[in-house]
Amino acid sequence: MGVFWSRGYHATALPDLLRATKLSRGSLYAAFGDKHSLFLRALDRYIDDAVTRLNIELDPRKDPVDGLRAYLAGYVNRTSGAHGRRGCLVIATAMELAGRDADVNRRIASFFKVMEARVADALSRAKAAGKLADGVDPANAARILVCFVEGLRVISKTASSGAITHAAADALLDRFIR
Amino acid sequence: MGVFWSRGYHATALPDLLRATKLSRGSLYAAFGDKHSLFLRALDRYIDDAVTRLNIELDPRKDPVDGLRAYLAGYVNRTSGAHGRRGCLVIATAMELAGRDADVNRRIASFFKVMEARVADALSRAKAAGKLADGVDPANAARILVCFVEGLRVISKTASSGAITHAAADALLDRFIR
DNA sequence: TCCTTTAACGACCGATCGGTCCAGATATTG
DNA sequence: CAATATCTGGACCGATCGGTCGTTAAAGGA
Repeated sequence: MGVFWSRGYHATALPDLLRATKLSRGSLYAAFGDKHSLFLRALDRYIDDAVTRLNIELDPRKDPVDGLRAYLAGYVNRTSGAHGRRGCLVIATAMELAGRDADVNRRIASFFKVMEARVADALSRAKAAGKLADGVDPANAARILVCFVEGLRVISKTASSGAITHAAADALLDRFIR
Repeated sequence: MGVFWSRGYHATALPDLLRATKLSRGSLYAAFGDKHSLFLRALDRYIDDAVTRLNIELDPRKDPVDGLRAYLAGYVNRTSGAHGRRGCLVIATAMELAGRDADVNRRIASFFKVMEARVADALSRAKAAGKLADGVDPANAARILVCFVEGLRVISKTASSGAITHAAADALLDRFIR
């Protein structure tokens, strides 16, 4: 997974994968089929990790505002410094392959849908608890937050300071909560 | 430019470029050097187009709030339907190459910086005119808006409805203006 | 211990990659 | 019209791509 994450699909050659898996060509093909299947498997694992984290941060049994804070803070940390420059496998794959690969498109569309749904759910619970500012619609706000964090990952591929980003994330959430 | 835009750098092979430029291999290399140089030229043109548009929409002589509205609306339109699925050359390049190509990194970092500066400037002018909501910091809000629009381009690579996106963009700006 | 079965390995395959270069067409000039 | 300069096209190059397959080593059973 790490190799695809760091280099992207097309830029990852078989030798890279062999080095990473410590397998020989034959063994790798026996175990995973072809490069595309192996990539799909890596993508699935990356997405699983992400939704697991999402489910923890935005757990319905926890306070939704705290959850959203943790969600944003997690993204800010993950996009700072070297981690940030590594980028995000989902976004890189979306831009590189989603337009021409139905398997990939399906996975990524579903991931974004899940994330938006989780965030919207947390916002709805916050609204029910009277913690949202007046006139905030959970569905709209969810899309805004998801776009914001994904945009974060993009612009932090090329440096940019982490401090102001953290402030921006705080400022954004503060616009929504009471 | 269009070929790189649609397919990305690695996925674009020489034959694709020959078809697009209606040049032969020899002529193309005589005119542009190598594939990398040609790509840089295409990227520069794409970025020039974008900052030109930015300078029009956020022209200091025009009303800053109207400008920001136009800026957001432009991105929403450009990310809807088929246009959206084509994606954004800057983002795709950032994810694919920025980490390993200094020339590319420089260009993209500078583009994001320019965009954020233009947006921040418009927000500052809006603030000076008393049109910003209380407690809104132009620098933070600018980063939020830039991340939002770039995130938009990412998630709209995999469909997603344009209507709710438009509503989200409106809702976001409404959180900042008075 | 010897035979059978399974799994790992890397040499090898055709295709295609980005890049070079020379032959021939075209335009220009005397 | 002829000679020269310019440019175009595509055959060709080594390298590397993703993928296959025969060989060899290892493991299990009688």
